[in-house]
Amino acid sequence: MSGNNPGMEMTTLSALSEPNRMNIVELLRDGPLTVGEIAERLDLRQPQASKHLKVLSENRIVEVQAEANRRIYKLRPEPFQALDTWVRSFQRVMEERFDNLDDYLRELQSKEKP
Amino acid sequence: MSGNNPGMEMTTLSALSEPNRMNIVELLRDGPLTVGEIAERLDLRQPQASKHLKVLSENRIVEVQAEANRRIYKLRPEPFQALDTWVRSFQRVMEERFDNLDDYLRELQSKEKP
DNA sequence: GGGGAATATTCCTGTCAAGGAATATTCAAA
DNA sequence: TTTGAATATTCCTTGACAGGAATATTCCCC
Repeated sequence: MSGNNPGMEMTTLSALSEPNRMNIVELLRDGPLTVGEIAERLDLRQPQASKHLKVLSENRIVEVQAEANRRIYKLRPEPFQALDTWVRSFQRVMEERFDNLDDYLRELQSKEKP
Repeated sequence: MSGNNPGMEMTTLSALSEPNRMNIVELLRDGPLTVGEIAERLDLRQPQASKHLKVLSENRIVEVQAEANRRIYKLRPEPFQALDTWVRSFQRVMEERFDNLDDYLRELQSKEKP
């Protein structure tokens, strides 16, 4: 495929598309938190919080640091950098430079009668 | 929630997280295409292509222009701009400025014995 | 108006992922 | 070593969603 950015994992978007996980990410942007704090602030049951954090971990969106009983989760920068790179590769689209349909329509016409 | 960017729809990520739809987006970055062309290039059956395009339309990621029999699909810039804005709001995270866990750990300690 | 091309829609089925509840694990402290 | 707190894991059920096949719709052209 044409625009496959290195580092931009397809599953990153999938992981982020779940509302609770997105909320976790939004919450963690202000700094690391434990599972209990995340569950409490987002009104999640602890097992669901752990499960969502597991998905985020597997996608390397967060990382864990064990501290005795607790696990402290924090965001990893790489997926965001990769996503940023990917989105920026659509700059031409975002600037709406290529939306002259007319050329394309003319091309269609020419194929009409071969 | 804290970082709710205006314009960044939660369902945008969900729509993009489906591999075939992501492929469609990658394909359309080089310019508008008809349903038939999309289906052919991505080796999809026409109905599936139409269905995926419908999802992308509903999420305003693409827009349609009817031309006689055919429907020409093209990317819309807004979702990408919104996504760009959202990702950039994680710049602090991407720069890894705030990952001093030590402060947080000390704070945890102080709560230990109230 | 009939036929064929391009596209959309419907119905069905299987798969997968999220939530609930219960349980297992790990650790510190007494 | 037992207790309790914090977290992870398992099992089950249910709902959403993607693909397949068939059909409906819309349009142009003869």
